[in-house]
Amino acid sequence: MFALVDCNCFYVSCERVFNPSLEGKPVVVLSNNDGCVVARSNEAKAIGIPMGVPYFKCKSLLQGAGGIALSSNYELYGDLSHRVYEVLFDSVPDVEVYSIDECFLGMSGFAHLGPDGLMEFCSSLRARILKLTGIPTGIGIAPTKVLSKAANRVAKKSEIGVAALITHEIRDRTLAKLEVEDIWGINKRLGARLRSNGIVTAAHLRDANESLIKQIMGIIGVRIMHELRGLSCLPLLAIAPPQKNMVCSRSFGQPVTTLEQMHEAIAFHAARAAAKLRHRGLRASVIGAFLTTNRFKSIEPQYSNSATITLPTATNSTRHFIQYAKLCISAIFKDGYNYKKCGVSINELSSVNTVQLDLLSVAVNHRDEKLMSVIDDLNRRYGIGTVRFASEGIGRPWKTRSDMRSPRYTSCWDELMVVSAY
DNA sequence: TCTGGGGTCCTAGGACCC
DNA sequence: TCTGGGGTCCTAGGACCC
Repeated sequence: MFALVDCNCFYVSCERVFNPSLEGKPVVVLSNNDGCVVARSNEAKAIGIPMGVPYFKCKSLLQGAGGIALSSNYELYGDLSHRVYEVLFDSVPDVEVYSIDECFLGMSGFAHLGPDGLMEFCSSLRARILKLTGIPTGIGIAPTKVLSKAANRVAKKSEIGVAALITHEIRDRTLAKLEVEDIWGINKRLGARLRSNGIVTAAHLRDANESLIKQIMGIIGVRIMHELRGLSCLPLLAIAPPQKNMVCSRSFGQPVTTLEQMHEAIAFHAARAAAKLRHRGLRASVIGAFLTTNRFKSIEPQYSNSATITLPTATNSTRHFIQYAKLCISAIFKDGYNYKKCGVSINELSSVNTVQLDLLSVAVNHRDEKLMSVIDDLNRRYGIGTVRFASEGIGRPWKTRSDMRSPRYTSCWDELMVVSAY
């Protein structure tokens, strides 16, 4: 038995925790560079703002309704997310962190409670999360992950915020009403293909012919089908599998045209990637860089490319990352284009505890390791970017836009909330 | 004017081996 | 004229998720 805990319009809820004046209003949170809508309050959904829409396309609609747009504040969201996780870790033994705003809970140990008891348990869990973090959630309970996702949709629409798809009657009734695109793992494109084969609802998919589904969707579709039947195929991953790849990239606030600025930007991403790897206790032995023009400006000449280098030894040193990322980007940079974005990709990740040296490789540079840990300490204590490499640039005209960001209330000393008492 | 970032898994096809 | 069979590994691209 699984329970899926999903935070309601998470980024908006985080903003509301510290700014209650946002309650009851249409609020959206924008992606990096203030580009697209990535979270919407219910009020924003109600006035017809779609998920993922470019902000400039819905700005007047939102403002006309007295709504508010905010730049994303990932430091704040990340911190509140961890607070929600903590409540869950504290409440149930098996938790899989699925995303910044979702966790699967293993409920097998609670099966003796029965459907009503499970509902009651999850109701109080929900109340506890709200009380301790300020974040509202919905919880769906079911015998498989795919069904618990469906249960969560029901929960979000219900008054009590909890729903269970345990008994066959309720499951049948719910799946008959659930559109095929609303199943976890099936988006519009796949949905259209299923529809053209007469599969319109979740119940249709559950009862479909297995070889037909295999043909349309491959093995993934077959798994979803079994999960809809109540046969669990996707286990709870309480221990996160090791990360395999990492990407650090950003769109530019304004187009980049020179190699010099491209070098700065790529050094910035390389430094971020190295710091993230160190924080996660990882090293990488393949590093790559990519760049691309703005694909939405079809009148401009388009170009995108990438290059990778295999390193002699796995590393997480910022110095090495910057050096190799610049080599990669130099190899693919071409004059005469307006670049929109660049980034660094890191592959072949391994734990710092299991690095193997081959006969020809240079021994691990301990001085470099010490330098990195000093830099990390300073940046942790005084804020990200306090100490950085000169090659990351000073003026940074290419920097991502973030004009409407709220303060980092919980993670930055200078931005703590000020409370006055009289 | 203005269109995100970070992941995973699966599959088909090519390279290569015996 | 006639041109095997079976296996692994790697990679790029597609597809999906939040």
